Amino acid sequence: MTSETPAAPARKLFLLDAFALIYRAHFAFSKNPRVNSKGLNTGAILGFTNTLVEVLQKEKPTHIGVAFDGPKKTFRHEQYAAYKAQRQAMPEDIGLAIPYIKQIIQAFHIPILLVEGYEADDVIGTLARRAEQQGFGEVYMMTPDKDYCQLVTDCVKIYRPAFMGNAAEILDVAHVLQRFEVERAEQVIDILGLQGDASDNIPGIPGIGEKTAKKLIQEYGSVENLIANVDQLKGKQQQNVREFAEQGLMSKELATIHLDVPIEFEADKLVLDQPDHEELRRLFDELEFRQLAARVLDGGSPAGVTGNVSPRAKNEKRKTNAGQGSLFGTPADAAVAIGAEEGETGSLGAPAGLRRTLEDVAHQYHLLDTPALRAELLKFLLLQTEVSFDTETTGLDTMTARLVGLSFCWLPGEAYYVPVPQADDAAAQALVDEFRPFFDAEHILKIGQNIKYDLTILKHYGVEIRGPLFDTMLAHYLLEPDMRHGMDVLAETYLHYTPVPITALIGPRGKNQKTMADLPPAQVSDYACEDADVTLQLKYVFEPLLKEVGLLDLLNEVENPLVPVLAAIEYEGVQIDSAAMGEYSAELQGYITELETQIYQEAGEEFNIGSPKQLGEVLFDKMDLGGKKIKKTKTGQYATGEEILSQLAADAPIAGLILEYRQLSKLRSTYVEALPQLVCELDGRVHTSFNQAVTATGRLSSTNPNLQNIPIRTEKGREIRKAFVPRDANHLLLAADYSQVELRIMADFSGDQTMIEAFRLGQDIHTSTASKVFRVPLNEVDSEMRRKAKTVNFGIIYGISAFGLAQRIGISRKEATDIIDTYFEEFSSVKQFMDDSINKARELEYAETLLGRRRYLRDINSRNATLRGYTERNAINAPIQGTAADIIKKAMINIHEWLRDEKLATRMILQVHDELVFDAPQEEVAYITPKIKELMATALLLPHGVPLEVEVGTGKNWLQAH
DNA sequence: CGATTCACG
DNA sequence: ACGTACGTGAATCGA
Repeated sequence: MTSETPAAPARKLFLLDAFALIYRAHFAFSKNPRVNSKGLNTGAILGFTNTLVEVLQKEKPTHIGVAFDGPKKTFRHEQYAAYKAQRQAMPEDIGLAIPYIKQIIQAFHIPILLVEGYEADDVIGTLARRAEQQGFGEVYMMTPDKDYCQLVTDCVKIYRPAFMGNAAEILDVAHVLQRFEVERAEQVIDILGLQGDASDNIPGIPGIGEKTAKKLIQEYGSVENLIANVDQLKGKQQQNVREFAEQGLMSKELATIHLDVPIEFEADKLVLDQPDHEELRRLFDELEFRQLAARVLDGGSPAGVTGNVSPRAKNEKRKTNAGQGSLFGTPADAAVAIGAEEGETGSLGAPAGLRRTLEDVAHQYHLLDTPALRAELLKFLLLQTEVSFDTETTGLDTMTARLVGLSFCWLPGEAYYVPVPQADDAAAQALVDEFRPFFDAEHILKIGQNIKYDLTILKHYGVEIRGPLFDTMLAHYLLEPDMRHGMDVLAETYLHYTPVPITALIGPRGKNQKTMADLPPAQVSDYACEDADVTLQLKYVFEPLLKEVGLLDLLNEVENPLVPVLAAIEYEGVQIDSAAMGEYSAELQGYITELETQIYQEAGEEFNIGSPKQLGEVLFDKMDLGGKKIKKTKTGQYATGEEILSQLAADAPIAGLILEYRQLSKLRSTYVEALPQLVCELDGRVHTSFNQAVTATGRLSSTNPNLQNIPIRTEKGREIRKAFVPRDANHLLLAADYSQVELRIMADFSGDQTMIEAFRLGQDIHTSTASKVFRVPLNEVDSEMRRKAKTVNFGIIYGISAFGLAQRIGISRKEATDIIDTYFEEFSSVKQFMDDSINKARELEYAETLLGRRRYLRDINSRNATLRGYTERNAINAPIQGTAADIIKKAMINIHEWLRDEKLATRMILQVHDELVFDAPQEEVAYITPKIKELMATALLLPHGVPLEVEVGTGKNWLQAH
């Protein structure tokens, strides 16, 4: 009975401004466009639909309608030709999105409102006013557009949908009056009329901006009254208002939302209905909105948010929660604070320049500093299947850093920090031991950003993490290999969130640098929790992206499993014979001093030989060497590189001396002097860092020190390898090299039968190439021919040019051209392969390896010939170099696991692109040698079956092992 | 901090 | 007509 009286059910009407919401959603995704597998940009559709779903779920309206701008020009255009004139044409992506959006709205059984000749705001304004008159107590105009402020009344309010970290916002009369500093909402029109609106091309009055408009309207109440009292104004302002009075009035008129649109308000038609589930599912399938479908249609919570918690875990959590009302297990829907899962509130809207931070995002970060709380946390951790964690330490050097605390996160927006109770290593050890069940748990996926660091820290406390890993840094490396992968920029780009910079805690680099240990745990907690939280959310963003482009397997089967292998290699370190280095340093210094004297003598003066500038002046100005062959660098200095000096050396002895001086100085400063300084005090070994996310091709790189460029090509350089030794007299170094991997890969990819045959027969490939290129029988190939052929072979892999080849083997360009032509005649499939590689890259704008690793080549279609040429060479080289990297990475994983499973004492200690070095007990050498060979040769099988060969050597030092 | 040079694959 | 082989990292000089 009561339900039939109009006042009883609380009627709640939502009117959505479609275009305003669509535009906002579209531009929110413009930085990381979302594209489905058919190439449709779905950002606007997803954003809009998310907003719609959110309002349905959270606000539960009883009535709803979506307004679009009507067709044909509006009265505003007739009134003012420039209206919205400079606004750009609708982006094509939005045009394509609109039919889908309309279908989705229809599938929700929500009426679409549009009136010819009127814009959506007029329609919404008119309907809102009439709804109010018909007794609706709550009417919400859903829009991000501030023009609507003029319409706000006690019943009619603006609903600004949730916007990144900012929750949905309701603007009522009080808000509007405060924001525009006016007495009545209608005066918003006067403000807008005076200050104009650049985006709608409403001119306003020149010289009047936001501040002045507010002041003038406070004083005069309206544009009309201001004009009537223009005498009271002063100077330039008076002149402007006088001169542009008409423009001001017109602007006010343009800004006015018209409430007389010819449209009936029929409440019945706006009643919220059940959606057409089948139709929605069809649309979501086509658009590939998997998570949205799960959330809307399957009644599930967002998969990414709670999907990682097993049902049992959830029940457990709830029970415990109810029982003690504790910290753990906030209901998932309250935890969507900064989630960016498929257009979660977080990623919905983030116009450039608007960024969320810790301060304006809802989150629950907890500091757990009692044994009881830690025990409770551990209990919950063990119920999860995916947890992100982070270690806080006293520094970045893994060998010396000490643990300060651990943070964990398994629900977005909710994280826990456990500090080491006292600043001593025993306390840290005890804490790690307490959480050992978590690190040992095979069933938990451990997520981290640069997780190798955390693994290494934990190794120092005796923990070998088990179970699968997911590194967000590596995930992004696969998505965008040539970008940076730091957590802060990833959070900015993918979550529209700005993490607290570490410098805010420990200050800028330099002396007096604090560490995490110097700060109260409460302060570290937020930072640490944020890291774990952001990392978890990045994982949720990256995983579907990787899946879309087919890179998830590469991540899960190569990059992530390689992490513990690299951690082990780095942790193990390499034994360096510092004494031998010391002796050699002195020896080199002797040569260097001698060379210096001779050089000064030749030059007739003393100067800094290490300064290319001074050297150039001495050689080319004072000594007048070089003749016309003088080259300059791009900065206008004389070029004094190896190539130049070698040419000079024929008739100027000083050039040869300088080359030798340079070589020896390099050896001494970069290796002989530097390496012993990097020996770790704790174990007397050198620990390099292998970077897994720097190269564009998929190779590793090595820093601090770089152990991938230890000399070998010259006699004096090679000597340095004698100082790389096994751990003790009972061990040997074992070096295993792939022989000509890259050439084999190219032979296989091209399917060139001539070259494949040579490899199958186990021929020396350079001799074989020489025989073809110089058209002589194999046994007549001399060493000079072989040398040239070797250069050609390398050149091919790099994307050869006649000029480059001529330069390198010291022949004329004509001769080089002939050699290349003959090469392509003999190996015609190789030529085909090179052309195909370029064409494929032109099409895709990326090149890919055997395992699908991508290198984007966005300049491949450039009109700049130089740039294009460079990119074309990359199109040839990247798949080859990258596949070689894929292969050795797989081999490393397999060997590491085999050594571990066999409980062998042999340790992998280095990787140098096509070589692995092991420190092996002498008695294991015979057993491991064939197995290592086999595991390397079969790590990946090439499509055409070209075999991989591995050469193994052992010795008392790295030089002997070759 | 960029440019130059040179060590490696 | 133009510039010229792929991928790295470290030391050094000098603005």
